[in-house]
Amino acid sequence: MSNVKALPLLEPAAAEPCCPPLNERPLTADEAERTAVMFKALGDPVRLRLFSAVVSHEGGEACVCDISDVGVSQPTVSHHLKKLKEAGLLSSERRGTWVYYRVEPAVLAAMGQLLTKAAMA
Amino acid sequence: MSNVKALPLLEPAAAEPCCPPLNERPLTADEAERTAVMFKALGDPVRLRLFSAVVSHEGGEACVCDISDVGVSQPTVSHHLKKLKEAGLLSSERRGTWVYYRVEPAVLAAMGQLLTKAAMA
DNA sequence: GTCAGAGATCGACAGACGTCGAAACACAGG
DNA sequence: CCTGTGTTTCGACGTCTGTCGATCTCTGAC
Repeated sequence: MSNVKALPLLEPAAAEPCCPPLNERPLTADEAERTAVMFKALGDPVRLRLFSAVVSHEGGEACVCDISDVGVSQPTVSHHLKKLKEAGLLSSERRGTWVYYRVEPAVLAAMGQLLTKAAMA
Repeated sequence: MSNVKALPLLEPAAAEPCCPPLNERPLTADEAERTAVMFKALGDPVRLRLFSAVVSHEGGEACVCDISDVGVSQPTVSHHLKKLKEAGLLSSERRGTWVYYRVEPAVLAAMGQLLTKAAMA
């Protein structure tokens, strides 16, 4: 019945803009710590390819089986997807046999504006 | 001049179009390799603070002496600034005794649009 | 129940990374 | 010249990270 564990993996409010634009003021240590996690998640070529594969896929979501052709082993793919999920960039959902990963547009937009606004200095 | 945008500064994006928006298609291994370098540069809290300090500083540039209060030793600051420079995010110039680091707005804008456009999927 | 396939987790390993102190380098001033 | 200050480079150290094969869990089909 209640086989659902209350795992605090992803807060729905995690989509909030973590930090002010980079040009507004120097980030505090705490802000930098949080923001760096997201950038670091995209700072690996394999993760970037996986992320791009999900984002560019139909409907902004993709089955693992559709995107695991990035030149590394299956456990490594799973490991990287987990990292992207922990960074709040992706969410996952099991539908039958397959697991689908979906992009979090709000987080993506927040990261983008962090940079875009700073470029308008 | 019937341009609706008041800031045509960022429009010539031909500066460093490393890669297509993340949602256009899955990145190739080579594209991902290049792009990951930039994201990885921002994937460290200390570098993020240094970068934010430069970007938010007067005129988008700052002397090392103005931004080296981030809780690590001075050689470490220099090391991180070098990394940001190698990633193409900052450029440096020596003026007399001091060395000034300046942001590269085009690269910053390119990274931002990489994410922002992908968020509009 | 049994089986097969899709993913996740585990354990281990090499290489990359952040950090520091010491030393070298560059420049201004005396 | 020499001295002091700002910045970079060097060497070394411990930690983090990406990678793999083996194994485990979950689901659907028989």
